[in-house]
Amino acid sequence: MTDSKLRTDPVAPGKRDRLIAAAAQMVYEQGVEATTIADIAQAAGIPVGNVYYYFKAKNDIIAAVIDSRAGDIRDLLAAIEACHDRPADRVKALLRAIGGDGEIVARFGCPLGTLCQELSKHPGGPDPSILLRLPIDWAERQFAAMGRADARELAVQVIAAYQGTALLTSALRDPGVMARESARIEAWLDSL
Amino acid sequence: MTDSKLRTDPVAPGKRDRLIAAAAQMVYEQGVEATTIADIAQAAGIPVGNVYYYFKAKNDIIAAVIDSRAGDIRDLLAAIEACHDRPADRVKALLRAIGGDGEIVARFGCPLGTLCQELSKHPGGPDPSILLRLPIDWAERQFAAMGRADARELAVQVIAAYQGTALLTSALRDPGVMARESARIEAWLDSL
DNA sequence: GTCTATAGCCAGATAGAC
DNA sequence: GTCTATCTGGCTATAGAC
Repeated sequence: MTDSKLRTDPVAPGKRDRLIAAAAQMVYEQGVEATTIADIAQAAGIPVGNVYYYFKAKNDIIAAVIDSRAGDIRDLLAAIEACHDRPADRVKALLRAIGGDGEIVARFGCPLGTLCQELSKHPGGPDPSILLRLPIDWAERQFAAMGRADARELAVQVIAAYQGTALLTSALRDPGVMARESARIEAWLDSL
Repeated sequence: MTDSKLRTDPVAPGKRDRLIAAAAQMVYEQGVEATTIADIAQAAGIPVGNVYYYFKAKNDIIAAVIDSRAGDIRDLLAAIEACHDRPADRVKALLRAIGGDGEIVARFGCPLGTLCQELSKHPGGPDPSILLRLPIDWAERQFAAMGRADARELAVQVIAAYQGTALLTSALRDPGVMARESARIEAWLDSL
């Protein structure tokens, strides 16, 4: 998507971004299918018809949401690398950042995992897999930096453990699941 | 739901069951929201309007699908207990039964996990959490039979690992993820 | 019980005034 | 660029003939 700093047209500052932010939140809370253009427009404080000035179709909004979340992930990973030196600490920081609030996860699941899962049932639509590839690839690099030959498998394992935990947490509506599993995964990371 | 063996009205043999089976398959492949009554009726070979003779509303069909899948799970767990004596073998058999075909999981995810996740974003609708509670509770009993004091946590851990793996497998469209993680989880079960 | 026809609603998307 | 009004289509659900 167009970087807002490099966008050529100077007008409508922030309106497009407000639409994307509103869409991201509604999609997270309700899912893609259940979220209507009217929902998004209302949440962004913009008339319904005007949405189509910024996006040709609903799928284009979803694609913009994916790009926006991918940018957030990249920023997060960069910030973690700047704050932590030890690879194990970095992976722990990632898990805390995305699974930190168990109450929220219990209500809506993981923002990345739930989006990927819903969209994966609709081939032909926008591809959200980057949202999981980014953290997996990054975790792989951290494990490689620890000298692990099985870095890829460890990366898949830790992200899968988190995604599965988030799914159980929301399905069972029990933040305690996330709390207990997070503690276990962190202990496991320290033991590597 | 009414047990078909005990149902009082003798007519329409199998039609209701065919609707439920068709709905279960369509919901698995497309998700709940994207599946229409017309889809289900067509797949079952029944006229659209007639669906409402068997189910008052769409949510009632979804509830019947959940009940049907819960019955399947109970049957599966009972069959596993009859075939295997060692608790570790039983848990391994469960994982193989629900995650056996990586190609299918890569396309549609886990039938239980994806349904739970989608419905968990819509409180007020039918509650699918039984579909995850059944295998978790059963796995807990297996680990308890192995003498593990942390049986509950192990049960959550193993189901979460499977669910997370299924999610990554479908999001990345890579059956290899399921194959490799299954092997790792089975080895871990053997090491307990 | 079974099926056809259709009502009623609401979504995504468009036209065009300002 | 912004917004109002509206079109079109598809979905859930119902009415009522057979």
